[in-house]
Amino acid sequence: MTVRTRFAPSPTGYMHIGNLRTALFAYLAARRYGGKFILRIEDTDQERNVPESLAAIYSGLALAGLEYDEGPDKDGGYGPYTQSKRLSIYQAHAEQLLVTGAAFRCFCKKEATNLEDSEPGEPADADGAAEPSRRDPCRLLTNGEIETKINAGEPFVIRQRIPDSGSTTFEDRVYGTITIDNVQLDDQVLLKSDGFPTYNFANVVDDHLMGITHVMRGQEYLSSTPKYNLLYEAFGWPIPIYVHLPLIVKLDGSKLSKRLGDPSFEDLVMMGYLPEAIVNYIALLGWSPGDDQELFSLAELTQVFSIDRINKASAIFSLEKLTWINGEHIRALSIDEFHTLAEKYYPDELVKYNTFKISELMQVRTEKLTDIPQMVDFFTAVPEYDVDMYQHDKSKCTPEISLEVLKAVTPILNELSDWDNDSLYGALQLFAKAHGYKIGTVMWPIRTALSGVPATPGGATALAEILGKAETLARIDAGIKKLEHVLN
RNA sequence: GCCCCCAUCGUCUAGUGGCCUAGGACGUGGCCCUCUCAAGGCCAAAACCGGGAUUCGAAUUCCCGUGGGGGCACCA
Repeated sequence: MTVRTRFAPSPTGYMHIGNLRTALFAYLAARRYGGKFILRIEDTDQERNVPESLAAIYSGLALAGLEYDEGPDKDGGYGPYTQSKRLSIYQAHAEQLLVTGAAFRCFCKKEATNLEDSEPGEPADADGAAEPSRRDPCRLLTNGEIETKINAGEPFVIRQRIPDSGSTTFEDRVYGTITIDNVQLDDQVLLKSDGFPTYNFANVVDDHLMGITHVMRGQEYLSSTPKYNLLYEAFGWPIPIYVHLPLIVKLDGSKLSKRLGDPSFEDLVMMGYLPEAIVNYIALLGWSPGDDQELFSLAELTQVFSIDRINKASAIFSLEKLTWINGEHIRALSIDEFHTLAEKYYPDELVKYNTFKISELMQVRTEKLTDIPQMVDFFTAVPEYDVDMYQHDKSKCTPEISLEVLKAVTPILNELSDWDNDSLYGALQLFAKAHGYKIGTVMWPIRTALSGVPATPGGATALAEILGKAETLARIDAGIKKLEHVLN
């Protein structure tokens, strides 16, 4: 059996983290077991469709590196891969269920309760919300009555006829055996009055027709899966392997929501996270390799991923750990790769310096690409700072000593012929020894004068090399003036 | 309300009856390294939700609680 998995997003918005994780796991399962990964667009809700989000799906998958084998723009013989283009297929299948009695026409108006139910406010009336559809009066309509209504042009939906008694059991690869009493299931709508199928119907028809072997989706579908099983049975189709995935939630247990400010995949990329780091991180949300490895490339994941190692409990999304993984991925980059990425975050004025050398200093210190601008800010201009910054106990440094050092060091630097890190360090080390200073006592004032900030990528000599002789001496001179002004 | 699912350090997790005085990672604290800051190295604090049962022996099995999440749409 060739494994076939699918990612079936609806184009209703951005690519949120939970969706991406589902896509990732479906992709990994297909790759790991030598199968096919299919993209299917579930655009059966005409009201909620957001045209731009289709582009977001494509770009999101591309950014994450999740290449699909079949999809709307990549025919694999099971198309079309967009549900709105498969309407006649759903209609024909619904007809078939009508004939066998597994479904029936319902002429009821849309429930008035819908209006209240969808309100985010107070749950005014909790009782009876799900009643109308379950004990649907239209189940009892005679053929004659149905015909009359059809002829009268009354709109109708097609509903699934759920058995009144008994229970439905299914097997999930993650959650095990699950049984639900049929009375808990409602006569769900299969085909809407606008002729479009509901997700509940389309996913079953398409998953079967597209040969999906492993149905991978969020855990929120667990309780409606029995209804899908009943559908498969009504058609006489084999039941696919179900793989329900645990949810990704926030620290307070609620689910991730764009409206509440939780970042989408694209947002995270804009926040300075590498797509491969995000992928690495979410792979670890609800799955673990079984050993201590935590850093993975997508290619490595396709080698070690296993459905058997998927967890049941929902996982909390933590930016802290993602940030660490991001830092690790950044450090794993070649210096050229990092430089290419970092350059985009350097302010324009930085080009007067050797930005490649700056990148060399930055790589090990960058956790998020967006941190870069403020970290290199001082190169273009020393910010206003207080002379207290020259006070540094660990370096045995005070403003007074700093003034002394800066003055003494100026001629040495001035006469230095080779302006590079090693020469600078050598000369200053010599100076420190000659005057009985700790090396830090010499370096701290210089670093401070050159940057005006308490922490810099690289030390005094590294900064001096990049700044160049003229600028270095100018900044030291400015430091001297500042100190003299305050101390005298 | 009814139904389903889940439950190990703050967080992600390892753990499938004895290897557990519960392992790793992030984060936190300390130390080392060190021309600042990082990175790196070392160390530390930190968890089996509660109660029963099964067993010679339970984090691991079962039951009951409790807590959390999900579902109950002509949304997916």
